Amino acid sequence: MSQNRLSQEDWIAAGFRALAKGGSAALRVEAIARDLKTTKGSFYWHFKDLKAFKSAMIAFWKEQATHGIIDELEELPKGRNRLVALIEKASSTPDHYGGNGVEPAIRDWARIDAEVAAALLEIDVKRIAYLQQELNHLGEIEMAHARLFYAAHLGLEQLARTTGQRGEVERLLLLSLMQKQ
Amino acid sequence: MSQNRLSQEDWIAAGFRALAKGGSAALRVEAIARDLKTTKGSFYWHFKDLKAFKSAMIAFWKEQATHGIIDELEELPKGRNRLVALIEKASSTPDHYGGNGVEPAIRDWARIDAEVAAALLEIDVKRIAYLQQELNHLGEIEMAHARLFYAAHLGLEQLARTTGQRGEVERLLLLSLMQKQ
DNA sequence: CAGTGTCAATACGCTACCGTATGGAAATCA
DNA sequence: TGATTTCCATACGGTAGCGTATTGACACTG
Repeated sequence: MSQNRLSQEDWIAAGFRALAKGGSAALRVEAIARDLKTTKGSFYWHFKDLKAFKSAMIAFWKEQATHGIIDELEELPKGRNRLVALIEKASSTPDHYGGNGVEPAIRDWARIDAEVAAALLEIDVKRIAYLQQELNHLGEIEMAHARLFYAAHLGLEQLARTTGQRGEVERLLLLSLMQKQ
Repeated sequence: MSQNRLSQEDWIAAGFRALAKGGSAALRVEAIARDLKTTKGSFYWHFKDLKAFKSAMIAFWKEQATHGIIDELEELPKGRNRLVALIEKASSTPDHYGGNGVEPAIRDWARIDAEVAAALLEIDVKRIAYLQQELNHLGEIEMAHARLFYAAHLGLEQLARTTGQRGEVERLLLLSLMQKQ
């Protein structure tokens, strides 16, 4: 990432850092170039234009957000622990790819950009399906449980940003509520 | 709103429409002026500069988001129905003030702008306190229940934007889970 | 060492925006 | 009606960004 010659992935990582910090409006060629201590001459060598760069970012994230998270969980035994582990994983992104601020920023971005919206939908559906399958194993069969669980996770992430509460208590509370029944 | 002479509120309403559609980056003087079919001459008559305009928007929203919603509910009898009504109200904003896209857009905006973040924190805390009081009346006393309920609401709003599901089933499911216990 | 391919710096024209300054229209008041 | 206040249009200088074109640095190859 900090050699003399840059790769596409160096630019993409810098893109996510910018996105996490300043939202989709911060995805500007020259601003990111300054962050990388280079010029846009490099950018336009690696990418056709800003649009292509954004598409590359989305593709990268889609890969990261599915294979990156779910695959790791498959190694754990099915059951409650796997759900707890999912909670951890789903809200952590490597810092040099923008850290935990990336996902919310992508959700914001999706409101504005149709391509991002499509990618996000794909990911959400995948994750909910996965959750549903896990909860099913716990004895729940309603699809609504999976969506509720996922929604609560998303909402707690948001609240964490304003109120500063991480929301662990609430996540476990929900899990227990869903099992009691 | 569409007379010949514009008021501060006309500009603010147009600001929210722009915010809902294009995020905080869409809060540009000349762009909004075009939407209002006028010029920035008018804008700089009503507001000192863009910063003052944004502050006015935030102040307006803070008023709207507390007195506007909670006060109306006070007219209903305490209990479950009031919570269900809250669910309805909390996610609806007049269209000509940007519609239901406004709140998510403000949450996005808060990630970037400290003044917005402070306002949002204030609102979130107020709402959660209100919820806690209502749930308490239903027999629940844990603060975590209120936060969980609110977080689920926020998350379902987000999911509604990607998957298109309104999330009514999930909201009622959560409510019933919290009562069963 | 000459030649080629890879990557980056610089300069350019273009567009969009901010905030100011100034003149003018339209309403209001004397 | 004449004067004043309220509100908007227009022109301007300054800044920042996009994408292109051109040149230059550096490595690798033969």
